[in-house]
Amino acid sequence: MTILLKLTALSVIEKKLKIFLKAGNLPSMAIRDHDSPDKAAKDISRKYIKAVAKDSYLEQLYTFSSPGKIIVTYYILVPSFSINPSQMRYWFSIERLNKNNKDRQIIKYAIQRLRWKVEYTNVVYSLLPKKFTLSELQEIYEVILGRSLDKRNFRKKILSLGILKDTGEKKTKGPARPAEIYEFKMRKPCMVEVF
Amino acid sequence: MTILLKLTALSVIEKKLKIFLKAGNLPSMAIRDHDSPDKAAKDISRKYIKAVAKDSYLEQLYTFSSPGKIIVTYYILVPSFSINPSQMRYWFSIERLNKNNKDRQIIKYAIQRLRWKVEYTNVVYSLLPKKFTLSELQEIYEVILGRSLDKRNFRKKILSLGILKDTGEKKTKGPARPAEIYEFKMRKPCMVEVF
DNA sequence: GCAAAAGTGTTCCATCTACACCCATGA
DNA sequence: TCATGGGTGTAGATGGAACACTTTTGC
Repeated sequence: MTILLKLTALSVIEKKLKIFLKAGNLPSMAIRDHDSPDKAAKDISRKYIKAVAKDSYLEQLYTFSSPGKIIVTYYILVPSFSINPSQMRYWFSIERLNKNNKDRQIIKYAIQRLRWKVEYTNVVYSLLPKKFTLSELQEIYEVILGRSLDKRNFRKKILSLGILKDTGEKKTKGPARPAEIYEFKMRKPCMVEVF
Repeated sequence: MTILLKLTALSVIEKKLKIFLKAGNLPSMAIRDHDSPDKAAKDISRKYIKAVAKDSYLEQLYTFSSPGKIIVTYYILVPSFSINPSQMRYWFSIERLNKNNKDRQIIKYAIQRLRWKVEYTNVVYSLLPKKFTLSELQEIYEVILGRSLDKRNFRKKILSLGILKDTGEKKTKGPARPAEIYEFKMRKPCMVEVF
């Protein structure tokens, strides 16, 4: 029986949720006798994605099977700033996903899991640089959840959770009022009810 | 690489959450080349638990690994009425679980998953007979969640979800007012926000 | 001074919580 | 008639949703 590992890498790039595909396929590799799925998942991230920030969030998804084969799937969240420009062509918006892509089921499952996760944990930290503005954070949520959020309610909610720290710095981009810069108090997964 | 399947069978018996263990271990079997984990999980349920009601709820939990071995885990929810009395001695209250049980991690994970599941799906149907009273249903929730619930709030909530059907029948047990008998409209898993 | 994004409060509504008594029956 | 479990309603608190204007900057 062969054991295959498939990895769904997810990122939010230019206001789109994107996945990493090569020739339409998720990166995959056989798990060898002396390896664990966790280790294989890390290896494959390093080898294919080439953008594994220290605190990328990696999680097992589900174990599928097809005749004579077991497919253990993982997903990883990659912050867009860490993606090497030369790799950018492998990232595809999920809206353009081919209807009969073989890995479609896995990808859909990964996206669903991500939606769950951002609603009750702080894992979005792994899609952002260390420092960011509230608008940038809100954008990530909007892209993942696929709907727009009210700015005031969002800020009230996210600040009341006490998971962010105001750095005191400001980011000024273009002709507009500079934004406060925040960072996560913890860049480790923990449970928080966001929505 | 050997692929092992382990099954955590859960049931609510006499107001306790119990698991099925033989000699302190979860039932397990090797998955053979031509089998899928799903099929192996069903086989093992049939073989060991001997109480697989038609609509037992079976779900994959997680895939663990130890050197040279992959362990795919499932859990199944078994209604206590369907358990053969001769098998009852294999069911152990989770409170009595040995601190250094090898399968402890898997079991804890299964229980955690069950708690999540009952809060946002209707899967409790698989722990009850087809027909039941609201008090019986409430008891199941209390045991799983590990806290007592207010009777009035519980009834209001559960009835407002519209997932139950009043059969019009009554169950009279002992010297007390007979209780209305309900059944689930659907005995298929579906999402409902219970708590 | 104007275009652009940041920041800020209040009202309304729905839902959760806490809580105590009467009802129907069997013995 | 009494013991047992079944059934019911309300008031207060809490949290989410809707909603518009002022502020700070670059040009």
